[in-house]
This record gives sequence, C-alpha cells and structure tokens, in this order.
Amino acid sequence: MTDSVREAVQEKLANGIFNCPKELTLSMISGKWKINILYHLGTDGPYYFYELQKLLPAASRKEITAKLKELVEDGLVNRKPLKTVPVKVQYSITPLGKSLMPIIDAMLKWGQQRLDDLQLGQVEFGLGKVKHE
Amino acid sequence: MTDSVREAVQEKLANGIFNCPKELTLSMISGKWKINILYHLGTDGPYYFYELQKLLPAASRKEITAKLKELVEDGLVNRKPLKTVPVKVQYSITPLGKSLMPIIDAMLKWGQQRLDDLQLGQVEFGLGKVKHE
DNA sequence: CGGAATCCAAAAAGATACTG
DNA sequence: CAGTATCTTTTTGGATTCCG
Repeated sequence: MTDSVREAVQEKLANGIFNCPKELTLSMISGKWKINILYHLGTDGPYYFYELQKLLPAASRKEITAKLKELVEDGLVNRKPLKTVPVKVQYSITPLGKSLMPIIDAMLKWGQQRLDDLQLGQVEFGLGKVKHE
Repeated sequence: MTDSVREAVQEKLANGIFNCPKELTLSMISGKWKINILYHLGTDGPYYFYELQKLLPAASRKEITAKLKELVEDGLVNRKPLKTVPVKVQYSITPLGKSLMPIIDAMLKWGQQRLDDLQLGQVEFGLGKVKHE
C-alpha cells in the first residue's frame, strides 16, 4: 500500500492541494526496504549498489533499484555512477535524507523498547548468519 | 507494499528471529491511512467508525475496516462496540498508541518544514471543501 | 555491475450486495 | 451503523533475459 500513499502524495503535491504534512514524511520513508536503505546510508556512509544488495539479501535487485530510484527522486539519496569497468554506482545520503535520521532513530528506539516489553529483545539469533538489515 | 512489510515483521516476530526494531515501528504505522487514523484518535480523542469515515473521505469502508483491525491487533487502538440500535463502534487510542505520538508529531513537523522549503506550505485550498485528513 | 524490459503469478483494492 | 462476502480490475513482485 505504502507506495500508493507515495503516489497519492505526489499527486497532491502536483495539484498544490497538499495539506497533510505527515503523509509527505511517511510517503518518503515507507515502502519496502526504504528505511533500511536510509538507515544504512545514514549511519555507515556511502555504499555501492552491490553492497546494498548484500545488506538486504531478501530484497530483489528489481526492488532495490526501484526504491533507490524513488529515494533519489525525493532528494534523500545521491546517485553517483563511476566510470569503471564494470560499472559501479555509489549511493550516499543527502543532507535532506540526513535530516530524517532523528525520526528513523526514534523509530528504532521505540521498536527496541517494544521488543523488550514483548520479551523478545534478547532473543537468540538462531539460523547461523542472520542478515542484520 | 507496506502491508507486506507488516506481514514480514509479523512472521519474524512469530519465529523469534526479529532483529530490526525500526521495521517493527514502521510496520505498525505505515499502511494506507494508518497514521491519519492514529493522529486523529491521538489528538482529537475517540471517534465512532462513521466519524472516521467522514474524516477520511477518500478511503473506502473496506480499507478503514481493515486498517482499524490491524491497529487493534497491534495494540495501538481500542475497539468498543456500543449496544445501541443501530450499532455504533467507538475507537480510541491506547497508551501504546499514544507512545507513538512523538514520532508522528516529528513526522508532521518534518513534513511541514519540507513543504515550506518547497514553498507549498501556504498553498490555497482550491476545490471548495478540502478534506483535511 | 547496474539496470531496463518482458512475462507471469500473487496480492491489493474498488464496486456492489448482503446481514445483524 | 458497522461490518462481511464476492467479484473484478489494478497493482505489485518474482524470475528471467538482454544490454552498456
């Protein structure tokens, strides 16, 4: 759904009848993998595309591509293709994207607290290597 | 998509391999209309179902029903059917839901700032009655 | 390597009708 | 009033292939 939120917001912006600021914010960070990408780029510095793929093993290339594209369109992420062979593309967070980090951090804290309350915070990470997204 | 985020999170919780707290938070507030609902319930007090419908004119009954159901399941919202004829159902925010309000408010502020920067903040609300969600 | 294009299965969402 | 059920259309997402 979340992407439909984004589309609805885009349309409202285009028509100048946008009147719900929190929707704008949500539309920019929701969508599959988006806050994961933002979080990684915002805390660990720039990543190449193939590195993001490794960081998000459950996401398909198609989806990562699509979400990065949206993030770039929304001004939250920079895209920088390098003239190497084969091509590498570096993604980094923009100042605007950086300004969202307090909100993402707050979500991280709230989620951690909630997990603790559910007594799942200390859970074992069973299956060998767990992908920490 | 966002609902798929929620499902993925539910599954992780069920399997005890949940390790990404911010996803938990996002999964609870993203999804069409959810933060609108939470915001209304959290700031204006309880609402009946039909009132929420009026507040979200662009949302179908089916969707509002579905999202309220998820919010109740997640413990963010209370559902209280009244024994009237015809039936009325009152929805209110829970303490847990209330604890999300700082994040939602931060999103509201960020979005407002962003709109101002885009010089769309003072835009006229053209089309007669604008649904303020 | 990073992406775009295509095809196809699955999921989401609108419209409508029905019920306590 | 507040849903539920059914049907149909639209949208998504995976898998695969091709290209610079």
